[in-house]
Amino acid sequence: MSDTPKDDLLDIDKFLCFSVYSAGHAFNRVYKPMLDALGLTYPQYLVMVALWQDDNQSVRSVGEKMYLESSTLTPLLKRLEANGLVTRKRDPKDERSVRIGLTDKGKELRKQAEDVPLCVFEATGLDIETAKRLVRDLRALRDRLDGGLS
Amino acid sequence: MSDTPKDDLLDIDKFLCFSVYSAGHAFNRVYKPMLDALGLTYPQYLVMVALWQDDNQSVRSVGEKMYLESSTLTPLLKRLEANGLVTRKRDPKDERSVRIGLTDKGKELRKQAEDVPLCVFEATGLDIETAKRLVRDLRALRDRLDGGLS
DNA sequence: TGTTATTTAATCGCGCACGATATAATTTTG
DNA sequence: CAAAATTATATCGTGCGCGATTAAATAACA
Repeated sequence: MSDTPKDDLLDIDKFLCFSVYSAGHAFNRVYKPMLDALGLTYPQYLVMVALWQDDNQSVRSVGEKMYLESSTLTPLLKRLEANGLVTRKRDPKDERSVRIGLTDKGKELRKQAEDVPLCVFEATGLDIETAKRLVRDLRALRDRLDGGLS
Repeated sequence: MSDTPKDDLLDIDKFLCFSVYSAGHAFNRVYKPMLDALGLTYPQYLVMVALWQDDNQSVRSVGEKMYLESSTLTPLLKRLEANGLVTRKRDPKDERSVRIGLTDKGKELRKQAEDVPLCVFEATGLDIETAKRLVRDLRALRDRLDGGLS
């Protein structure tokens, strides 16, 4: 009944990368209706979560937390700014940095978004322990893939 | 030392969705240099794997396996066609369908790509059992998130 | 000091990824 | 058989996501 390793190398649905890839898309689909109501995309929501956690971060800091490049973040943050959720200001102490601050509207949104995580967690159908184990395993996996040298 | 559930709702790095999201990007980064040598992108590689597994599928069938829409696949498949890896032909039995066939070059590429999965697996640093468990958990998660009604 | 190197964002081009819509072929219904 | 509904693919617009490049500010150093 069980497959040989040889088979696993042929079956796309047994690729670890593919299960991560398709689970990521599935999360996107679950979040979408909830985030549409907040006027956010999925990556924008994740950036807002990072900002709710730590306001007034530099673009660099957001990028390190999200594992995203400035070429991704700059336009995304400009859209958040255009929607009145954040401000972008050069840091007077280091004019190279741009600090991202939450506006009142951006802070307000946090309250409106507070039940999103629980809704999504329920959609996963996982118990807390399994979810925590998955998070731990995936973080370890990511760090390994990213070189894990740091 | 351990966090309360309250904290987990604030810490971006404890979001299951984020660990999936960032692990997906990390896979992309690991695959990129190997796939560059083959002239493929990461999604293109996954589609090729699906085609190596089953040649001459319809776009619809590829889409179901990959969880992708035609709006994503049509341009991707046209790029594979432009690179001489696949052919796109209307199915004579049902002119609505387009069948994707591997060219000789597309079949050749399979040999050149055959050591990619093992390289990536080694980069994950996982043992086989953990990897299999992760794949199982993530597939179950994806199916749950996608509604799991089917 | 001034010159070089590094750091930080921004810009550009390309390729996903999806929703909304369009079009054409097939199936279903009346 | 013809009209209506369904199915399969394609097109368009928006928003990531990244590599390569650029520009400006700061740091390092001869």
